[in-house]
Amino acid sequence: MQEQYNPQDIESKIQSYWEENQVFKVTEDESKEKYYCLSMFPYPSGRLHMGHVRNYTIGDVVSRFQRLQGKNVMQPMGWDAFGLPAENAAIKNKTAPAKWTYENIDYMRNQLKQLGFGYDWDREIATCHPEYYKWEQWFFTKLYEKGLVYKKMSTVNWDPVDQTVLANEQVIDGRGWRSGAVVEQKEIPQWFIKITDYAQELLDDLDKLEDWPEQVKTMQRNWIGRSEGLDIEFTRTDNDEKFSVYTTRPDTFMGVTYLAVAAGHPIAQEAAKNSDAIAMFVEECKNTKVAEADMATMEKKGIATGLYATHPLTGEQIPIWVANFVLMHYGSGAVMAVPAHDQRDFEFATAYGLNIKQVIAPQADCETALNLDNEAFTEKGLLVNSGDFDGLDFKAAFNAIADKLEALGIGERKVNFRLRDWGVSRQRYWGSPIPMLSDENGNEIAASQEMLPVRLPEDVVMNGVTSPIKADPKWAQTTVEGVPATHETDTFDTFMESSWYYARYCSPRHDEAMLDPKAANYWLPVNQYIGGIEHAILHLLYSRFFHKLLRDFGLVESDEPFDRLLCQGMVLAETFYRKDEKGGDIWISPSDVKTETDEKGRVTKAWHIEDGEPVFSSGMSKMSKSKNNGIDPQQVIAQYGADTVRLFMMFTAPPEQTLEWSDSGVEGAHRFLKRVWKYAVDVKNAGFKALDKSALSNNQKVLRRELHKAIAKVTDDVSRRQTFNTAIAAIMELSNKLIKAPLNDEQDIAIANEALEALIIMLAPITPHLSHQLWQDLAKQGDVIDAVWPLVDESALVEDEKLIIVQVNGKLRAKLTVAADATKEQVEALAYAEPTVAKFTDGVTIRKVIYVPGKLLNVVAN
RNA sequence: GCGGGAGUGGCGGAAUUGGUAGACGCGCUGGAUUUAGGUUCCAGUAACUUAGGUUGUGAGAGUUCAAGUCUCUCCUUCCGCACCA
Repeated sequence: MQEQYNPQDIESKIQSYWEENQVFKVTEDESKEKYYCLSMFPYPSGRLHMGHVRNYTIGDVVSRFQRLQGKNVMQPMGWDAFGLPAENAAIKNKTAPAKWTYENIDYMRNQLKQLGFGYDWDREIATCHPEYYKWEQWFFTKLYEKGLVYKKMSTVNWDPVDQTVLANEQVIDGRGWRSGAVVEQKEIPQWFIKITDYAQELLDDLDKLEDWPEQVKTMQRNWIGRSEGLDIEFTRTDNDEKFSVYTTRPDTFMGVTYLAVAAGHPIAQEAAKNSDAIAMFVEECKNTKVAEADMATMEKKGIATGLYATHPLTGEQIPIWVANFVLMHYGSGAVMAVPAHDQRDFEFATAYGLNIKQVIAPQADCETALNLDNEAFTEKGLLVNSGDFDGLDFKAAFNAIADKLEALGIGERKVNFRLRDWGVSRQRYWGSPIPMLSDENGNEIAASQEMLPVRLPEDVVMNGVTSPIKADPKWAQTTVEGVPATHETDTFDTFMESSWYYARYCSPRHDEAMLDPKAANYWLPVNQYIGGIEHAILHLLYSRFFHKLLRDFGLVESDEPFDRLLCQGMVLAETFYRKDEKGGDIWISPSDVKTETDEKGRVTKAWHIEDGEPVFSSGMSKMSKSKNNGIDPQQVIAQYGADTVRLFMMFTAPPEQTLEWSDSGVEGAHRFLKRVWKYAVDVKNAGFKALDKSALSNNQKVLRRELHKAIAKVTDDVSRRQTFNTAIAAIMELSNKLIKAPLNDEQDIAIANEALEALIIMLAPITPHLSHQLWQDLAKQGDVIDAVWPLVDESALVEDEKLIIVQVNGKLRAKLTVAADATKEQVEALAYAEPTVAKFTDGVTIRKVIYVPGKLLNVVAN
């Protein structure tokens, strides 16, 4: 056994051992409880970053822990290989996206192995492989046959110079990132999947997901955005044409003072033809951003169409306006405006001098007219100025007005969802081709199974403007049953691939179907899914949707894909900067900065290592290229070993919170492992002695109680609470005590042996290399990876004495050690005998005494 | 704008069911070992203090014998918002 802990000597050797013995290969085994642990697969960007390391360390710790519980654990890994960065890199490096992607995969796979993650590499998948996307294409054609896929016009960012569609990311300050041209909004035909058909079920089933963070479920609920309201039909005064508006506040119906339509609404389009001013406004709206955050904060603008509609109940003439805050894709693209009771309508009405009519009064005061000078009254209340409906509350008014309008045939109760159908078309190259064609007459044809996969050519040249499959006219040309046809040249949104990869891992090489049902139903649902919070809505919602689709096609049996979800926090690091001559920031890597601190540890000075010139701190922020504060995992592994990195990551913060990188924190983690190693050497040198529970001294009993309390805490922290940081703290606390304990007599040594074994196993999920090596050096049976998790010896936990906290008026005055079976009276008597207590209780009246058995005594006196 | 988190020593964080605030780690201070640096080990480390205590978990109020924890108001800050993945 090595005297010193030296990770460089052991880690790669142990990794080879795992690989040679196929330690992580799993198959379906009905005799064992299965456990499927999945970490979100990475985009192969080139190198692992600390965010990956954190994500995958958590997954590996969970997997190894579950295996120590005796379960059949599957932990797969793969690559979310399609996407825009590959195209950008290809242009920059004059290579093909495929080549760049495959090289990155090879490099990053090797990095993952160096971190000791226990993946079943036989299950590896890359979404850019035709064997993978073939099944996604197949599934899409099945959805098409079932009527769940359709084509419609939809808006994209259009670069008029490069003649190309841009991702939001490629639009910088309203201009194309490459050409600098002002970006326009353009309507082009695109494919959609009807996720809205599943909106209600996606909403309802959130309640089944007990082990998902509440935060994620709330975000999904809001995203789906179910609302109950009323579709109301208005009739234009000029030509008797009808159009409808949707409202969730029919109770305010009598307060409508104008109607507002989106720029894309037929009425706006029509009005634009007759007026240059309206046409200009509609054009302007076309070029404003459609992101929700921008919509909400931009100035409310509009223009009157000069058209009117009749209010169905009052008969009033209501003006129709075009407004930039009305969304074409929500509801019917038109709203009824009630400026007295909606803040947005209010701001608009104030800006354009439109009427504001109060129809709701607060319950507490229905007499006094509201002050509506500065803001709308948006709360629900009682109706006023509403004729027959006066005095009704929200619910009664909703129903009365809905009934009335339904009876008139101009209203319909309607449930609306904010959720929109999923647009899956992307006008980019590096993605799965959409398996659709059209014949010479423009008729849609879904690719037949024989035509699949519709392959994406991999050996291409990127010019940065047009997708190679769009640039090459020959690529799209084909025949279907002897008739000429053209392939769709758009590719799928990459969320398509990531929406079902978790299921494909169950049978990754199956070539007869999308999934092998036997394997899929053995492994699914995923027991534990781990990934970043940034996926809280889209990826996780699309995956849930796909799972329900797979279920309805009979491919899986469960309703939901992921039983338990953990969203890990970001990894932050210190940032430093300097100003250049123009006043711009130059970000300086924290590894190039030295700091000096005062006697409290506060940073007083920071300077650049090379030139000694001062730099300024900008606090902690997410590791990123732009802030130049990324720490390369590779370098830290080389210096300290993978186990230290893993331990640091798991110890420094709870998994859901942000984690602040700290070099000295890493050293602390390393120091701890060195101490554990030394302790193992000492115990081994002391030899082995059998434990005799009846022969333990008081101190030995206490130490053994600490051991079993720690086992109980670590088990609970890792499995139920998933607070790995406190589990490690408990392990550290225990080892501090063990290291200080004597190794004099037989029972000292026996307890040390028992404790060391437990310590090694409890550390095994976190620091698998160290645990593997120590297990071997101590000549234990088998490999530590298949050891049995230590059991709590309940008899060791029994305490003869309890510590009682004594308070007077809620303030701590004494701590008493009493017999475990002491009565309230005995504890009280002992407490009054304490001088520190007596000082506050003598000579005053004791009003009340609260006793929490075995814990606390609070004397209330004055 | 809307929605959701989070605010505790010099720092990361702990306190699981309302019951000892600050576990564990970093940093810092002092000491030992060492030719020195580093390493390792030991002790100390919330603030104030008349050394009895007092105060203290973003601010303010409330409930309670008891509040970091529950309720209300406010402040700060981070994240998400449909073509980045």
